[in-house]
Amino acid sequence: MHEALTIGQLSARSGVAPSALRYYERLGLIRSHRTGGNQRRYARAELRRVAFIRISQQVGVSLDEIRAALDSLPSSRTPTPDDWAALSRAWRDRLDEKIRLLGKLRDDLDGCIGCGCLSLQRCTLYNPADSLAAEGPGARLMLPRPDADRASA
Amino acid sequence: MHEALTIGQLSARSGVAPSALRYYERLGLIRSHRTGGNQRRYARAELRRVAFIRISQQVGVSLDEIRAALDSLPSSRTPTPDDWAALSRAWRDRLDEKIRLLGKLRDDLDGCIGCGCLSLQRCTLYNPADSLAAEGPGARLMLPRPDADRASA
DNA sequence: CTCGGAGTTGAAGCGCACTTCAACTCAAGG
DNA sequence: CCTTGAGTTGAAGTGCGCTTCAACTCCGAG
Repeated sequence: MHEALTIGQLSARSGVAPSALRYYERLGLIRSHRTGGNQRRYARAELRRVAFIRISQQVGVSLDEIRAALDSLPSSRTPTPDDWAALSRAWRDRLDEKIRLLGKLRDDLDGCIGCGCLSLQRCTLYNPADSLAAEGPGARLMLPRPDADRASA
Repeated sequence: MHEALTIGQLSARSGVAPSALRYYERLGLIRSHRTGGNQRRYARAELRRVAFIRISQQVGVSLDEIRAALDSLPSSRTPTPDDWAALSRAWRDRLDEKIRLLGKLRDDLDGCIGCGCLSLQRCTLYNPADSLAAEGPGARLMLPRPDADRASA
C-alpha cells in the first residue's frame, strides 16, 4: 500500500515542518489516524489539504478562516478537483481585492511623492478604514477612533 | 505657539493610540522632548513621521526597517518633502514586487482551478522560495528545507 | 536483543506589534 | 485646595503561528 504517510514523509513532501503539521492537526486543519503504537498516519489526500493551507496563507488568510473553509469540504467523500476549485475561487476574490488595495496604495504613494504632502487626512493615502494593515499581527483590541480631529494644520 | 503636541493630541491627529506612540518612541521611530513635569511634547514634524510609519506598515515593512529608513533622514534639519519622497520611492519598489507576486499567485491559482491539480511541486503555485508568506508573524527559525523529495506520486 | 532514528506529549518560548494594568504625578478649572 | 482628566513608568498580557524542549515510546535494521 502506498497510502498512509508518516508525519516525516508528509513533512518532506509538503515542505512543512512536523511541528507545524501537528499544530495544524490540533487546530483541526488536517486529520490523521493512528497506528497501534500511537503514531500518526496521513492519507495521501492530506497532502492536498496542506498545499491548500500554504497557498491560502500566501493569500493572507488566517488559519482559523482556512479551517472554516476546509470544514466546508464534503466529509463523506474525498474532495474532488472541483471541490478544491470552489475553495480556490473564494480566495481569488480576496486576492483581487488585496491587489486592488495595494495598487491604490501605490498610486497614492506616487501622488504623494509628487505633491510631497504625506499628511494624514489630506490624501487618500492614509485611510485607516480600508486598511490592509489589519493583516498584521499583534493585539488590536483598542477601538479605531472614528473621529480624528479636524483643526487645520 | 502651536508647536509641541501632547501625546493625546498627536494620538488624536494621527489616529494612533498613545500606547503605540510610546512604543514607537521606545523603538526610536519618533522623538519627543519633555516638559518640566516629565511629559512628552512632540514637534509637529513628528506627525509626518507617524504618517510615514503607518503608510510603511501598509506596504508591509517591519518597524525595524522603518526605523532604519527614518534613521537615514537628515537629523540636522527638518526633513523636506524631497526627503520624504526619497523614502517613499524605496517602498514603491517593494510595493511593486509585492503586487507582482500576488498577481502571479492569482494567475497560478486560476491555472490550478482549471487543471484542478493543487499539488505541491507540480505547479508554480507552491514555491516556498519567493514566498510572500514570510511576511506573516511567528517564530520562523527552522530552516527552509531546500530539498523536498522527488519520489513520484 | 540492541540500537538509533523517528515518533509521541504537554508545556513553555519566540517574535512582532502592540495593549493593559497598577500605581503614581501633572496640569488646569471651579 | 480639591478634583478630574491627561500623562508617566515598568511589567505583564495578547494573538498568531509556530518552534523548542524534555521525557518518553515505537519501529526496523543488524
